[in-house]
Amino acid sequence: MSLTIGKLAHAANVNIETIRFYERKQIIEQPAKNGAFRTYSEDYIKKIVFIKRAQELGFTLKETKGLLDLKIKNQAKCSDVLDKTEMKINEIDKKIKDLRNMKKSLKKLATCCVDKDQPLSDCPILDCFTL
Amino acid sequence: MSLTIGKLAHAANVNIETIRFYERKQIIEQPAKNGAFRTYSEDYIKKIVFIKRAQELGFTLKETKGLLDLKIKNQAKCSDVLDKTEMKINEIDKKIKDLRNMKKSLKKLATCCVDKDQPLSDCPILDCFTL
DNA sequence: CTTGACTCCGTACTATGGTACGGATGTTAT
DNA sequence: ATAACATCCGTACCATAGTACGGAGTCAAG
Repeated sequence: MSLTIGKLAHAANVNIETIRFYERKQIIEQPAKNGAFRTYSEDYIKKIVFIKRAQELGFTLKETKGLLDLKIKNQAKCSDVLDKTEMKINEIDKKIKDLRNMKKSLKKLATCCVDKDQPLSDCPILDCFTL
Repeated sequence: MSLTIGKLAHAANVNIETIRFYERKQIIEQPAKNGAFRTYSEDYIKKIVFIKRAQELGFTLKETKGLLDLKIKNQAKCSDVLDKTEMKINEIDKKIKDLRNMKKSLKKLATCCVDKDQPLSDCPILDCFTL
């Protein structure tokens, strides 16, 4: 079963133009055409959803393309995959660590507020990240 | 002790134009001028560093401005700070959760690679996020 | 008192990640 | 067969977050 660009956009919850944009940028491959119209397999839904999800998590389109290419390039060696995934895992760990620090800082900021109705005089928010 | 824009940029490790940009966008206040030139107190170093740090952690300039304003608006109530920080903490928690899922998926992907020299046939990277 | 470094300002340009437009076709239901 | 809708393509536009440019003005040291 195949999809038009409109159905795909709807299924993946993105704008039609976004799909065209991804094709222009070669993030996804040009699909076959049925006459003048693009026809997508259902796999494309997964791809688009994957892209949006990866973006939410702080990956750029370029990086996301790199992740997708792991699958696409079947000639890739397993070691290539291991290298790329390990790099990404390290990036993710760093992001998690940074976010945890920020959370700690924000919590510390919140502790300045002993009395909810007290006017805020000098909660040291600017010092949060200078620890 | 006060700084010119050049010294500030150097101290905060950003481009001079970035500082001018932040002023245009009202992320930081226009400093007093000594004659024709901007003169910054050392506090501005902290502010710029804060902005860059917040950005690294996924806050937009607009959001960062919001955080800075908590400090600036001394008329704010503590409950305002608590609300804003709590919202941010929730966002951070969600991001951390998502990143952990992504990490798990990448690890799972890596386990496809049993033999490093084996050609990769169908490591199911696209399924990573459809769990 | 001039030279060189720094700063001023407005404007233009860059990259990323899209969104919108609009005239021309193509497809489908009545 | 004709209206209504979908898709085609190129191009223009948007926001975010800066960076670059260039002529004019300023300041400080020799």
